[in-house]
Amino acid sequence: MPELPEVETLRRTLEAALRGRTIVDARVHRRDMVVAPGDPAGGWSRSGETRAPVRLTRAMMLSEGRVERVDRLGKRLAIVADDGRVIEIHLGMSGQVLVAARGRRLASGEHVHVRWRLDTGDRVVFRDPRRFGGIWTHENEDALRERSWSRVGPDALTIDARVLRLRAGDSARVIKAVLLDQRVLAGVGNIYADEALFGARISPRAVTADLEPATWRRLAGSIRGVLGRAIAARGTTLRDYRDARGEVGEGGTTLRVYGRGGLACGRCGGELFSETIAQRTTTWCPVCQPVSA
DNA sequence: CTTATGACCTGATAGC
DNA sequence: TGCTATCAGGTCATAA
Repeated sequence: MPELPEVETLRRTLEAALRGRTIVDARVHRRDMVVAPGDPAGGWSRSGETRAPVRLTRAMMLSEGRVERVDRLGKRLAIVADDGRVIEIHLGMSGQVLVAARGRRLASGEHVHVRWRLDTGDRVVFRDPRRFGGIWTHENEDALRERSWSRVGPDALTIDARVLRLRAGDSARVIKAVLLDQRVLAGVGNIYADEALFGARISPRAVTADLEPATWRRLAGSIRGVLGRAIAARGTTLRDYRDARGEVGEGGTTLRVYGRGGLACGRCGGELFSETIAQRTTTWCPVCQPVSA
């Protein structure tokens, strides 16, 4: 579910709960939601592989580790221990990381795949009904970079026009597809791609190679603005998204096109269009967002 | 190499 | 009430 603003909100609330705490125990209820170093395939590809996964140790799950900080790149989180061990988390579409204070019940115990216990008695769980998310264990931060973070583009929250244009290159794809490509830019998903294109007055159908320098500047600025405002609203909760405390985000009230197909454009009053582009439902204003601009 | 497509999952909702 | 069809915020392997 989560795009960059939701993951950043989770990062902040999770770091507040974990920093300086020692993990005393970890339990993995679904082994196939965790990828350890040396596992076959080593990613989302959990099907079609016959080799058995390696044995998960307590150390891999950060047992006895003291949490130094929680990092983020795009939609990926990393819980970093002070001895360098890392647990990387991707929420997929429906993932959540929830912290339950000692003695308090979790809002929902269903679909919990991993649980940790802290020295304070607080508990942390990773739950993900749809199981599109996952957890990757890394022996150190170099391994995190090498195996994962070097494979995605720069973080969308601070993207500048020159870098964006360089990485998107002269692609023949439509701009909507390029914004969703995490190797180009890390953190933008379907909601904020549409919102950023509306803000920059660019059609989602515009061919990437055709964009002018001034258009790239508007786009980069719009991406940063849309994501920054969404973080200020503590993320957008359409249905499932919660931060580490179980709180929803209020960003849904600020959406100008996402989910508003058939309604009036807030800028020109015309009707917002909705159609599948790049395999995702896409909403835009054909008047305010011309193909060539 | 680049680009497009189907597949992976569960749950909520709309329509009959 | 209960059934079926459709859709959902992401990413990957595979095919063209």
